Amino acid sequence: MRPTVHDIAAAAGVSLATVDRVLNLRPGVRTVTREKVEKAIERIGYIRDVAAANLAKSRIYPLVFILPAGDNSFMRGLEAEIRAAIERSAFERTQISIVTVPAFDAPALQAALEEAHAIRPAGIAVVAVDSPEVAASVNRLRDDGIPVVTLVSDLSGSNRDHFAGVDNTAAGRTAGNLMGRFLGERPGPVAVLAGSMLVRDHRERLEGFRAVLDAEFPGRTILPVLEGHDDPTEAERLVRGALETHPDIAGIYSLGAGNRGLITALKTSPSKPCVIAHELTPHTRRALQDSLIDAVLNQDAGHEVRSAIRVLKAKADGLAVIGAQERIRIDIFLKDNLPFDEARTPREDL
Amino acid sequence: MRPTVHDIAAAAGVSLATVDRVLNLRPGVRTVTREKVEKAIERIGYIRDVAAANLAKSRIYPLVFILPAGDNSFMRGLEAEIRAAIERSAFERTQISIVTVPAFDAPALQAALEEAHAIRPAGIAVVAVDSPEVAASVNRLRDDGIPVVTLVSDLSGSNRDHFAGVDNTAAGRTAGNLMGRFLGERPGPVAVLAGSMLVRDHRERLEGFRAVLDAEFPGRTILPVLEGHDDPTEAERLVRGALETHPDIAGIYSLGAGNRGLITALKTSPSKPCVIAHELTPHTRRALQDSLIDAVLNQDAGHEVRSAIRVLKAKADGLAVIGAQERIRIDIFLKDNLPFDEARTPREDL
DNA sequence: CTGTTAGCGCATTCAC
DNA sequence: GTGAATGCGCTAACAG
Repeated sequence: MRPTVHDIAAAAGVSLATVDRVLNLRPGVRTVTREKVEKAIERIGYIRDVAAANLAKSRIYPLVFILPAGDNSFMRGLEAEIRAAIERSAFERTQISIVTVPAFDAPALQAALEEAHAIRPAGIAVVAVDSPEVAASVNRLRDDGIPVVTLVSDLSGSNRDHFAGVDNTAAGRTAGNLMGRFLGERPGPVAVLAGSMLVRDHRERLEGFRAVLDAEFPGRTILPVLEGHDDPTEAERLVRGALETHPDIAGIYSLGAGNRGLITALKTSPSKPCVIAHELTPHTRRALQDSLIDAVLNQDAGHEVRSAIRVLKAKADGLAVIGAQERIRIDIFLKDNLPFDEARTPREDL
Repeated sequence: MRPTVHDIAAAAGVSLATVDRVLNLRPGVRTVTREKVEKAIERIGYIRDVAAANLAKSRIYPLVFILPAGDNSFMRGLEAEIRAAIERSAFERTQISIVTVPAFDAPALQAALEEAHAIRPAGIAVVAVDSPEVAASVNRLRDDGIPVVTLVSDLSGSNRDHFAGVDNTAAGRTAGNLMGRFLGERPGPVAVLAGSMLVRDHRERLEGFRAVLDAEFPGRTILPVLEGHDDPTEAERLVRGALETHPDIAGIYSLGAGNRGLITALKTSPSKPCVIAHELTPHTRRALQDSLIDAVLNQDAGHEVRSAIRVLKAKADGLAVIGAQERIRIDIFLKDNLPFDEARTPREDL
């Protein structure tokens, strides 16, 4: 049988209450007593039963998720995953609220963070806009003992506890490597469609992509970046324009959202460039199956949400997490390894 | 506040014990009473607190993992992940034992299953050899109420509760697609190195690979399969022989283990074929970095082990699992998206 | 500063 | 058939 608080109390010759005070770092214990208890804990190899502790505390974890509003398939998918987590909240002792703010809007995000701060939740997960003011708000939260996890896009110069997202530089490099190899000897430049250079994930992807193409596929030129603000209409216009101006475009790397517009433009294009895009949505999935897109790099939104929750709960309790379990992978999808569409097929496991 | 057993008892006008009998499907309750209680449960929307239940029961989950013995990097990595899970067993209320059996040996595996059966654990995870006798043993376990999860390689004709592994046909297709594209116009046949056609995962990978190459890259011939029994020495001999017999080999797909031998053979090869292999081990990682291997398809052993444990616990309790969380991905690694080597770098999160 | 006691939500004896 | 009482391991009043 695992040792319990009673065993510690007996071994140290004190009462349960004193043991509890030591375990939970509460004041009101003489240093000698404290040391006596700590020795006993060490000696008998006590491991706290977190479940029992949570039961006794009737602990629930109020969490706030802040993410961009708007018509962005990936972000709406992320929101759906958060709602799925809300469904499970009874089992996971969480109480999750969702806040949406205008995309790429640092002041709005900051306001949302301050508002969330006032609620004093057990933790906050936020899709960051990379700005100093946002970082300042996050640091204030941390100073106040509220754990913060950045989600999808990270925040420079902040003390956020954890980043639940992919290594976007590596993602860009991977896209570059695939693009270079898929194109082979095919001549022509490569176009890049981005959302905004205001978010760190987009900047990092571009950087990685550039680095690999320059180093390993010299002679392949990259056209000036098209900034489509994750808007399908704008993306379509930009891509259409690029394909007209440069009819010899060999490849397109779409590193942001707005892929619906990209796909529309591709459908009427006389040439068939090699296309690599990010995030598996209903649109990119379809385009992959139709061979309009050659590869999709994805981050698993469900994994990111579950990971953010696990990490926030652990940080709130000062517990460790399983490092490997919280690493978000860069999923590479070709049309041959698409996962089943869970929205359209019944689950087998429930 | 969430309703508890007390609330049910009050609402139904019975005692706690009766509520418990109904909840846990125990006999000794009149049908009328039972229905009265069930109505109350329904009405007040009761959700059982599993943590509290486990506390009251002092429940632990004895689990058995059965995997192949021998000098196979992937399997030893899998074993290391199981040992990591054993480290966490105090927190997860598990008690895990590891059993190793000779590889590709159905009778030995069957004996191990029978032995595990005698222990009557809460669940069994097994790397299956695909044979009817093994399936029979598994079915007997199931009939006896012991949940079984197949790990890495699945078992045909059995009632295993769940398969914790990748879709190997899709993995083979993915390898075929990548191989076809990476080779582009480069002439020459493709060699395939397998372990054994006795395990289902290898058969399925080959099938998928063949299907895509035949359908989408006609004109690319596949040489007769080399069967290396996951043994480095044998693999090296076979690959060396193939490269001598067919100096124009353009690509090699290694769909099993024994990659150490493959890599040794590649190092002294005058030609530089495009190589796609399975499983990220220290050897394949290094070869990827050295550009001896072009892509590695991987299954995350840590994820598989954690998933198997979650599923076995859930099945033992008759609970649901989060489908998406238990889907094991086909990870595609190029040298640009290699994860940090956790064995050699300090963890940031603990 | 330290100890006693009740209770978190549930399961399980043992009476009735 | 049914109910009252006790305890799982821990926390949190409230006394002393």
